Amino acid sequence: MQQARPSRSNRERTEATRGALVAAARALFVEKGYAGTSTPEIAAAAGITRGALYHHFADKRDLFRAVVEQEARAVAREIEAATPPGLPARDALAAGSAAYLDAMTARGRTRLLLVEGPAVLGGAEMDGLDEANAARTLRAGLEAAMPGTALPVPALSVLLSAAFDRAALAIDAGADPEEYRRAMIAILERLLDGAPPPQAAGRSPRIVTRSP
Amino acid sequence: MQQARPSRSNRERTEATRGALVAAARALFVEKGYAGTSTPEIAAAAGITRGALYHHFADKRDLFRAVVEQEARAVAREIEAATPPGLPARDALAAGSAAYLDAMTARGRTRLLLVEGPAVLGGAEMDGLDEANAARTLRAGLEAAMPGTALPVPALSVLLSAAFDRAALAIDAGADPEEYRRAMIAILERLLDGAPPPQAAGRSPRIVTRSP
DNA sequence: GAATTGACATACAGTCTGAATGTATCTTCG
DNA sequence: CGAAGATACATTCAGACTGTATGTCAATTC
Repeated sequence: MQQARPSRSNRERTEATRGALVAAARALFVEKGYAGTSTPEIAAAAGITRGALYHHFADKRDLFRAVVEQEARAVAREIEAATPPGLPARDALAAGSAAYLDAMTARGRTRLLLVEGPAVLGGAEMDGLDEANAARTLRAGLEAAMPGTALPVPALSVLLSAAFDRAALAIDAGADPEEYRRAMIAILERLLDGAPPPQAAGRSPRIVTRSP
Repeated sequence: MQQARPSRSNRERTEATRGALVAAARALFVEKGYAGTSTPEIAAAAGITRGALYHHFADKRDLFRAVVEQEARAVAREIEAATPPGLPARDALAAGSAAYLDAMTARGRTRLLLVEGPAVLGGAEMDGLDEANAARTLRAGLEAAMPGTALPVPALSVLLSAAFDRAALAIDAGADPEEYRRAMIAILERLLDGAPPPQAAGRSPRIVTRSP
């Protein structure tokens, strides 16, 4: 136990206050969403006043961003821990995929990163955040696993990432994790394996879009 | 032109007022988001008072739901128009895919249906709305195109749907539509074509997740 | 045509956000 | 070491917004 007023340094005070704010805000944002959470509520839960909140963060949105950033970093750390450098491309993709879905089972993470985040911070800001963390890993893995493909790997990476996100959401909502893992693996695996198929006669026509 | 007060029936009044409200709200929600749009603003844009708004809708969220429902119905209509019954499964999937991406290029549609919708109404409500419209079509197409597969088709359908959504968002954000169409087609096509690959020796190991 | 319902408009109470201002504690530097 | 300034807060305030309550007038019903 500490004394009632241990005469902390400014550095310590800031760290403690910011930490308490981010933790309290995280819990409330998860429970009631961004709009449903008020700053008086957050301050009370953190044991401080709104003044302190607005001293450390420009506004409510800025505090939310801090929560989301912390969450994104945690996910990136778990993925990196599961994919040590030097792993073969396929193995890295497999391990990274599993690690991502595991990481997203942390309470409230899907809501923060996949639902409220894009709506509050906007797609662009979330993309930047994601790019610096999880998305980069996936694209690098795909590029390594699909050398010389004619397909647009960056676009593929974005689309697969969205599918991963949706799998995480479904699992979080109570769906059978194994089912979604299998489905996700099937999509990824068949994409990697699928050489441009031969033009065999009598086969169903390829899928073609009409031009825009 | 109509007279200044054409003595409309109640039915007509309601229809006109609700229509004006939904239209004005749609434009503002698209431009400034749900939270950034106030009900005084919406009422002013619709040329009525807030009293009328709260007479026709339970609250701001209820009005938003009406906007989103209208939007989802429009997308479903476009897809249905592009996939007449009797079309072979693959062709129906191809046409439906193209129609979906085309439909989602309507101004603001991605923001309403894919960003604000899930955050404001919640995933469950949006899923219900989607299920009654676009999602149903995709799953039916997949089931018809993958008869007898061991894969969980409903889960696959959900994941592919998420990838489609992300493609629509990317295109809306200015990405090259052709690139994302090609990527999306590649994922779908290879999934449909990919028979369970043979256990050929010397091949890279299949992707396997660790159990949860 | 009297009564009732429906479609609004207006007024109001409570809450929230962000800014402005005040105060105490820590840090720096002569 | 002590003054001066910076930092970390707390308190107060103004403006805005949401949803509700109440009032009014036209349309429908009987």
